[in-house]
Amino acid sequence: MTEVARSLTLESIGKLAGVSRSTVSRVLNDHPDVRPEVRVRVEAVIEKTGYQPNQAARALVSSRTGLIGLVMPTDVRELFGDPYYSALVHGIQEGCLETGSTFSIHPFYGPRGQVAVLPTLLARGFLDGVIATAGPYSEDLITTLRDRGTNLVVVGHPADLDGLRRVDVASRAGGAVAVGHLCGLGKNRVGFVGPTAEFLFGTERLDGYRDALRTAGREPDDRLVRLDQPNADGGYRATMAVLAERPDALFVATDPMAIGALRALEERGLRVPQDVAVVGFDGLPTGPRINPTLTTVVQPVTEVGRTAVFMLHDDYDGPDTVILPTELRIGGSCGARDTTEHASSPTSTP
Amino acid sequence: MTEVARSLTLESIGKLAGVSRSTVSRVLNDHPDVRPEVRVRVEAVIEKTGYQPNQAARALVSSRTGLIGLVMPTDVRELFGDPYYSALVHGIQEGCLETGSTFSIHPFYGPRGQVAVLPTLLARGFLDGVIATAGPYSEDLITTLRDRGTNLVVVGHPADLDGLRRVDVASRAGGAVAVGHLCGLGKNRVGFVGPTAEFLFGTERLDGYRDALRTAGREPDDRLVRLDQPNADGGYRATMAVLAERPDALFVATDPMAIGALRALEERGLRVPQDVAVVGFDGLPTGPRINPTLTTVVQPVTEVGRTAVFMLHDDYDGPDTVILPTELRIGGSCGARDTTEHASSPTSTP
DNA sequence: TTGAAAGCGCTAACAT
DNA sequence: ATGTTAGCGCTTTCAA
Repeated sequence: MTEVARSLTLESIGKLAGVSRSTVSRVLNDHPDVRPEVRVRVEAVIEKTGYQPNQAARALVSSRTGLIGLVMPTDVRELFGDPYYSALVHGIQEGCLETGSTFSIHPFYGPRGQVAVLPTLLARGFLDGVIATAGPYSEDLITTLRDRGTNLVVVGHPADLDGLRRVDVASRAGGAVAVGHLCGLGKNRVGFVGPTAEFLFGTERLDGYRDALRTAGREPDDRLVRLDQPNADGGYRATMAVLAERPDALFVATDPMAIGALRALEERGLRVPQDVAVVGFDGLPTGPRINPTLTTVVQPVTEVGRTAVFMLHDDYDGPDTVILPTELRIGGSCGARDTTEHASSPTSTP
Repeated sequence: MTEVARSLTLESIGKLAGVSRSTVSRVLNDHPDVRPEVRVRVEAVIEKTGYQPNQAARALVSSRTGLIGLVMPTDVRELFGDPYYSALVHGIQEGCLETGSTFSIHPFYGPRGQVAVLPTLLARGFLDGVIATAGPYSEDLITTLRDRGTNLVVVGHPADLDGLRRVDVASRAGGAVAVGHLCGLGKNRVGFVGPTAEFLFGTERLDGYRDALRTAGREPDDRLVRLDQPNADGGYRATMAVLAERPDALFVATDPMAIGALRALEERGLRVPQDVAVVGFDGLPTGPRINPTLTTVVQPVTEVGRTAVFMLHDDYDGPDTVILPTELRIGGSCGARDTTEHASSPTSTP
């Protein structure tokens, strides 16, 4: 059908259709002021020739490329293995689909990585905007971009850097709901297991933990708080440590850590939820199914991604800071359910 | 230091430096014909103002954007979970770093997804080239792109679609090496466990299996061949089925399937490698460490990604088809080692 | 060594 | 409703 559109331009299409380049441009951009029969004729030529407008020329005159840059403070391999980024990028892709944009990925690793990505992100007429995710060394990058006037949305950065649009989830409120839930189940000694302070998202969850205790009329006790790496091993270690304080429940600030916590409890012969109830935080895939299923605070990561794309758009006129709500998902690990889950081995289906 | 480069142009920089826009352009593009003192002066102004050339304008006149599109026949979530894509994109990122390009990702899902990505990929003046990975429904897309004159490199597509540049790994040769290795260890009944025929990469590995048997002077016997889904469950099922034929070794065409195979053998009380030796194929991360470690054919996926980027470049003048070699990595599952691996529990480090 | 001028392909204001 | 014209910011002859 269509031939190769080697070097077709508006002008040549116009010539073929017997109109000027402006008319072709109008057809392309759905301007109302085109006679229907002319429109049909022009569209026929476009179809037949397989003409595609030149995006560089469009971008030059309209200052818009339809490209959104994603800056991620991680190595690609890490990026692709991480369920958080997976969900986030999935949401960004959905947002792009809805707004007709595309996205480029700019992973950078460590302080030196910034130097490599910065020129591209700063270049005029290349990106319509940048979505920056918080992480190691990303704060410098973020402020640099902001100071250079980049159209920017920051994701997952708890602090209010001023003059910056950002999306995040209500971590503190989510933490409070989790712990409030445990208190409501009659737990008296709720421990906190979470990431060390350099992982910014952990601090808010800890604040929520304290909020809920105070709301329940109990004074937070830091002996029941243990911080470690935000992975299963860290959760295991922190849990082992906090068990000395004899908690009857744990709020574990990330699901991977919660996996480690469950392992620790099992090794110590403590039953979940009867001896120690557990609530996690994330709601993202954590690999193999576990038993009991984890009660956790689900954060709408995909929605965060979508929202970030919308906030980048010119015609966005919502608030500069968007905080999306979390939701408590009840599993078997908190004891709110009557029945205990039956283990089903999902892998052995011969 | 630098101020916001709101609407600086070559012209305005030239004015500030007391030269014409052409001279500024020459400085920017490292043209030799600029007096050193002038160059210094211009560079000072650029530095001070934080001027960034407009990429859209550059792209318009040079027909080059520095953007490479990655078309992947998968949903984002799947894409991000898959170690193959992780390694591939990692390589592409390295290639981009070396050539000064950036990449955009265009995931498409199912036959309808093509419609969504095609206009972007076909648009003139947007992408310098496209890297297309083989997968479900990608063949149509690939031929369409080729027919429309897109600068294209195909990855992981075994068939020779003509007029197409492609990179792939030597799967057939790799399969032959794996099976040759097993034969060399004195195995007489080597079975094949692999993906069903719609997974194109499996067929070549099966061909390699047959090649090696013939080289060893044995006639391939299809009763020793079992195909299933290319994941652990599929490997488990296919292995259970093939055990009826009493193999003394298995070549399992993907590592995830090999994980399933090991599980099946364990359940049947067969020792690896003493009763049944196992060789896999992939060499990519497969999650939790297994015991014995898997002997496998390692494919250089990252290198495939890098190569694809280079092949897209204008000044590439190598062959249209690049086949990268695989390498047999000896682990404990084939019996070539004297010592058996000791199990070390990498997760319990309290 | 430098500047002036043309033009990449498009959009949009203006004229008709 | 349609054509003409003027740029968008850059690279690249061509003159000087």
